[in-house]
Amino acid sequence: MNGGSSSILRTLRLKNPKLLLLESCSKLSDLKIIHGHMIRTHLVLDVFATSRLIALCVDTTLFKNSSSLVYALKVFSQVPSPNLFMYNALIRGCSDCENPGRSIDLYIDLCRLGLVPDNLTFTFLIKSCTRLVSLVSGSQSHCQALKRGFDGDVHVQNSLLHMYSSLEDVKAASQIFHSMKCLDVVSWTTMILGFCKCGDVGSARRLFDRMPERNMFTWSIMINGYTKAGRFEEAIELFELLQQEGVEASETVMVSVVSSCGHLGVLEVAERVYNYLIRNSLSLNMALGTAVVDMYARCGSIDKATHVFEELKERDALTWTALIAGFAMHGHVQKALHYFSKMLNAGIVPRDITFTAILSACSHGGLVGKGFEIFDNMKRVYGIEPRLEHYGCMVDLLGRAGKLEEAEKFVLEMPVKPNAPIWGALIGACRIHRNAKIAERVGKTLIQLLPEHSGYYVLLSNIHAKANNWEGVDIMRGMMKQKGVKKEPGCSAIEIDGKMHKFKTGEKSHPEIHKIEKKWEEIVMKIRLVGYTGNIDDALFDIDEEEKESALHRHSEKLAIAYGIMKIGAVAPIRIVKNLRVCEDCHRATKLISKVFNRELIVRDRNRFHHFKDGACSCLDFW
DNA sequence: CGATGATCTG
Repeated sequence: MNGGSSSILRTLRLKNPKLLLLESCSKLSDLKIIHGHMIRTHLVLDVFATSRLIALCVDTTLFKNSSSLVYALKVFSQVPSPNLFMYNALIRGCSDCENPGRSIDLYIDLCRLGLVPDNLTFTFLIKSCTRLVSLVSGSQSHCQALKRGFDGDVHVQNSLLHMYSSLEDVKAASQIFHSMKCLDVVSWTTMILGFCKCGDVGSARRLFDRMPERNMFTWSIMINGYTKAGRFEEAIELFELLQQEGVEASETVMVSVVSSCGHLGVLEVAERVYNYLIRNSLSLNMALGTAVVDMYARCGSIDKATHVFEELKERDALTWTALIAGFAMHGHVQKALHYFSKMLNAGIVPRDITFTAILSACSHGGLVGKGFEIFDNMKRVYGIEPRLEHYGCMVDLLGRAGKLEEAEKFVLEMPVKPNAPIWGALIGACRIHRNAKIAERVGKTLIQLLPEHSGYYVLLSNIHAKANNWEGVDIMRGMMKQKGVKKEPGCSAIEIDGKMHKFKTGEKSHPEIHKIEKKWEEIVMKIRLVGYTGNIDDALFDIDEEEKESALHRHSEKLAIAYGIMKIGAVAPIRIVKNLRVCEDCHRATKLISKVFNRELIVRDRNRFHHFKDGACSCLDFW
């Protein structure tokens, strides 16, 4: 009887078109038809046939929602004496569902029935523990595997590697890794992933270089590790190595590469990477398409971002958000609003970051009423509870519009405890509108929150100085000395022939530094003729910005601009990316440079893009 | 009899 069951199934498969579905059904109703047929023909009593049905139900490549798993459990509950294959299938199915704890119950169940688990049981069980984020169940499963003699199985060991490193015990993972007799690609890759997860990209890379063979997963995980760690240049370098080795990149790995280009703001590299995608006919799926839109926007090419967006076949909320955030960054407020309503009309449900994007657009455009309307809808219509970022946007919105008292009130009354960036937004607004009174209050709060940040001591000290409060100045200076505070160093980058040139404030180590300084002197002479004073008297409110101008301490941005004028042909725009906000003096100087040298300069700072042209800036002097 | 472990946008 048992021997004949597969032939029954095979015969039925051929004779009955419904059973053909067994291999190709994708709806729960298909499964039910098959199940019904099996009941009528008593095929359900055939353990082999029912096993196949259950295995089919838990196949996540066919069924994405959990209802088919529930159905599998139902079928299973009616089987008088289930076998190990069924248990394995269900344990695997549960490891992918929202309640992976069920796998453990099933495991206990099968042991109680006297069934003997095999290596596959443990791979699925351990995966469930990983998903459960339970080191206790994980260790227990590990013990069970040991007791049953499967601790030498590569699959089981690899599952354990993944489990321990996912549950933040890389040491345990590493111990297993080093004790393993047989390491395959998955072992190496999983260990690399483990190191990446805990931020030890260096160790990850050492393994990567040592391993005997790599596949696409390995490349993808290593490159993504660099991206996640904010080491974008290394991510791109590794992508270049991948090409040299003749490996064909996957869509997944390209998401990391593309996003690294975006973070660095390197347009030439971005173009090369985009061409690579086209040349290798990689499909712009949702993840990759979104990453490309984001990349072009961050590289200063909002038109390309829009173009790519329009050509995409599928878009989700994050795709729309990437474009809207791009418009916000570039100060294209109306476009941001236009695409926001287009998105809503298309029936796409916005996510929390969508609101961060659209609210920041409103703030760049000074649209207070519109911003508040959207902020209210966010809660009322979409049920999204505002997070600190959203409150930050609102403070920005009020602040930039000059409503400083309201902004301060808003901060004091918000239901969540304001953090440093919120107060920072408020003090930034005080800077724009020269409000020393509120700035003093906020500055004190900020010093308490961020005692190691020197900017606020300087600010308060400057305010005291202006008010002739010399005692206050002394106190601030004393506190600064005592805490030994440092500012985040300013750093600007310029891309020339696809290569990044980085300048730090007061940079001296660049091989052409003398030429660059000379060039800057020449630039200053020319812009002085049209009114540049290099005046730092009103630097009272400089907070995030770099140290004051002096013979040695040049702002990184000015060095980068000088270098750009030396190296980049007269028609091409000069593109600069910097880590801090543009300071007022640099902003003024850059506007004049754009006029005197008749050049376009595109500067991306911490918050947004500044397009300088004909003596004016796209931010309209509010940033 | 059958199947297996590792990735992914802000």
